[in-house]
Amino acid sequence: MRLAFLGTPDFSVVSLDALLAAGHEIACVYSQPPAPRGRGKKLTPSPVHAFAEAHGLPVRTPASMRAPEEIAAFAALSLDAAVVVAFGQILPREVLDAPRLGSFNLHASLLPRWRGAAPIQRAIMAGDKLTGVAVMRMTEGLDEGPVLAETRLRIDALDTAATLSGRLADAGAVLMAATLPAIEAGAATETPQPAEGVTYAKKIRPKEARIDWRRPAAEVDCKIRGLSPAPGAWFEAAGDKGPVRVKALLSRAEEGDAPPGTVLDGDLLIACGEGAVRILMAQREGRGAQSAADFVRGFRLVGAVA
RNA sequence: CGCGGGGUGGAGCAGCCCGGUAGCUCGUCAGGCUCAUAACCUGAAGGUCAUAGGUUCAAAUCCUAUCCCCGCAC
Repeated sequence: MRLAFLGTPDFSVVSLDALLAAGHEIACVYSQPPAPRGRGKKLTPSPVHAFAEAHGLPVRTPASMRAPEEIAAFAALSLDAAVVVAFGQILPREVLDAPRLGSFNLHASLLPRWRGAAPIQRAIMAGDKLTGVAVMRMTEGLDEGPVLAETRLRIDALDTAATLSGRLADAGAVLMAATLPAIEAGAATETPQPAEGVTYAKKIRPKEARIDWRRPAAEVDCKIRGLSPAPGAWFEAAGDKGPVRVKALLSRAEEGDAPPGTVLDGDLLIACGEGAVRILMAQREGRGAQSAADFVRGFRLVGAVA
């Protein structure tokens, strides 16, 4: 099929790669414009942008798909369909309807649960045991379109946003690649999303990444894993030269009964409002991520943390 | 030139301010103890202290440049 691919982060790259492998013609790749990112505020192209260039695909990075000239350029591609995977922009109706068969989105949740920006993180943070990916026909509302196909995946007790995202990206790419032929053949069934069970996955803000040890262990554990590795749930510990910011990247809820923040043993077991959380992977400022064993070898956690 | 932290035997760190022949925890190897052990004891191997210059009688430590890693901000 002749397609346009719209996506931005690493999650999207997997799908684009699968579409290429499936032999589709990618008329144009759209991604968010390069922005000053990271240390040194260097202008950095998005993962999809970089991948597309590396594969010699035409790339467009408009600041807004609402611009009349962009809509016109998009329409001029005479596409069979548009595939949207975590693009990061709301698309106007003129764009959605431009391709012959319409526009289709890969979303990382079991709709209508977790519509919106951060479905993977929110699902873990909420303690969900089941999630998935869905291909839906795009409509003007936020992730409200009818679902054509879905793959369910279990969320493991030790899953983080990174590990789960990886599996969802793989499953999603397979699902999208498998669904497109059905769409082209007119054999795909579009099921409207149920009105019940709608939740929204609000974008993750760095401000919410600090750990509140007064919360129950299960909740703290889910937050740690849902925010790992970025932005990373963190807390403060006393260091030689003042408080040190420590990120918890992987954890497990355990038993424990002590004032919140109390360090219960030499292996990163911290008391919560209810129960305790054992940190299995941690990272302090200026250092890389390390296992609890390595972390403890070079940094002593005693007394209590905040 | 956004702010800041770090690169030291296989791993994780200390030492750097106040230059003077490298230390800790762990791992590895050998031996011992033990019914036994990821426990304990003894011993050993293993490091051009990121790289390149400079200062000095002497540099992991001071100065300059470069490379790489990371936190914040964005």
